[in-house]
Amino acid sequence: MSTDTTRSAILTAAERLYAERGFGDVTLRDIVATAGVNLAAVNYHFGSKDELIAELFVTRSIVTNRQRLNELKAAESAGGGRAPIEAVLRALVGPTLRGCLGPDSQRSDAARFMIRAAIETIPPIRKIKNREIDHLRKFAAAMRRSLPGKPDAEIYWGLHFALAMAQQTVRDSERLLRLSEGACDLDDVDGVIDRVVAVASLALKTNMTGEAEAAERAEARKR
Amino acid sequence: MSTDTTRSAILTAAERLYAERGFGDVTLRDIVATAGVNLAAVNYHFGSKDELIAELFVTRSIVTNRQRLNELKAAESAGGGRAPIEAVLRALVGPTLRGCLGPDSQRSDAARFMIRAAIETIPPIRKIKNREIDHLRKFAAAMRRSLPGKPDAEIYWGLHFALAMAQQTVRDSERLLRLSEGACDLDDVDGVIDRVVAVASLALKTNMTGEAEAAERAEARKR
DNA sequence: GTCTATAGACTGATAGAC
DNA sequence: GTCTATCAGTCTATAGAC
Repeated sequence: MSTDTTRSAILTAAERLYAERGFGDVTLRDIVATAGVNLAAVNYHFGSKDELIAELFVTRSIVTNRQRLNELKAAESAGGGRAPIEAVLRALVGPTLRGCLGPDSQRSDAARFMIRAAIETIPPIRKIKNREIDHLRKFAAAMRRSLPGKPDAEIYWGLHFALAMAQQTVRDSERLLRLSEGACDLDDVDGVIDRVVAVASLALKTNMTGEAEAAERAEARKR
Repeated sequence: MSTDTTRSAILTAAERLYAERGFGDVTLRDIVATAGVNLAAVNYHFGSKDELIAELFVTRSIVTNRQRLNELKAAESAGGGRAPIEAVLRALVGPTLRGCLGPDSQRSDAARFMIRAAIETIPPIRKIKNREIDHLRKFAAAMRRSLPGKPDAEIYWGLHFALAMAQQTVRDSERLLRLSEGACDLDDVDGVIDRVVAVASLALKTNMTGEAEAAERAEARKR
């Protein structure tokens, strides 16, 4: 068995098992048994269990990030270098939600792996997430082009809230389904994307930093 | 050493170590060494490692949930049984954000433990979170009283997004701080609560289910 | 209730033969 | 690159002295 097939077999088996059973319940011995390779091969090819998980996560993240940037570029090109804020936010949250939500995501090991990664955040994955700030900065810049004059803090809060709604919907989809008893349809991925984009862009378009608004909020706080 | 002090010593030591180093890096032997008690005492008092973690999490959750309900009750009493939607949302997200954000939370083991629990979601904690749906139902009911005629799905999405923004701000505060390079002030807890409440109530007050709005969103999707 | 001592199984990681 | 064998660590769980 050549180098590449052993390596690939480990990656494929690991992704499937992590997707099915989560990170805590899968041992290296489970993975090598499924892959039909030797235990020491994991350390030889990846160095450690954490690095194996990191490789899986990085591979999948790159795909999502590229989709995001492609959508952003397409939207900005169509608008002559400036896209409406809705389009920028859609490029940001669309790929993640399409990848992790909807009926199809049940069948893809890659999608279920990324859902697990969103739920059971373990150290090797967290370290990688902390490195994606440069990627997000490109979206902050595009948002600034969409909303010239908007204070930076507002841009960052809007970006943060958009990601928060998207990621928490992936993380806690089960809770929302049970709470709403089916009233919220998570299989309608485009509908979910519309909602997240609508709320985030509504927040960004509304002036929430002016004195009048701050006073109103302070008033509401007292009530 | 009496029963209670041993039990308490284990809880105190466990909370501090989990807060400092996370769940994956702390063994029962670390805990009993810090607590100055015997290894077998953990099994005697808690049954298992997971039940020890569950006890810690439940204890802290009860405090937060009670604060939430107290604030909700106070707001609804002041309004004669119906509170403005802002007040309901504030009661929902305020206790969590006040507990986990701000300069003080750095010094409290309890706060740092809950932040860890929000970040490193492990099975025993996830099981408990799944049981808090009944608690959230009380807020859905209060929101329905605040916004009579609002479709249930809109209520649930609003509740979900409010929690998403609050919880993700706790989870990913470091990312937001680094991304914004200090432009977003997470030490201003009241300001953060204001923002979350403002965005969520804005989304709930705006009609996003009407035909005109759906058409507009469909249009925006094409652009 | 607390402790010592220990069982038995499992984990990730690695040295060294091939 | 692959394998065997093994290390040092972890876990739950328990028997039995005090």
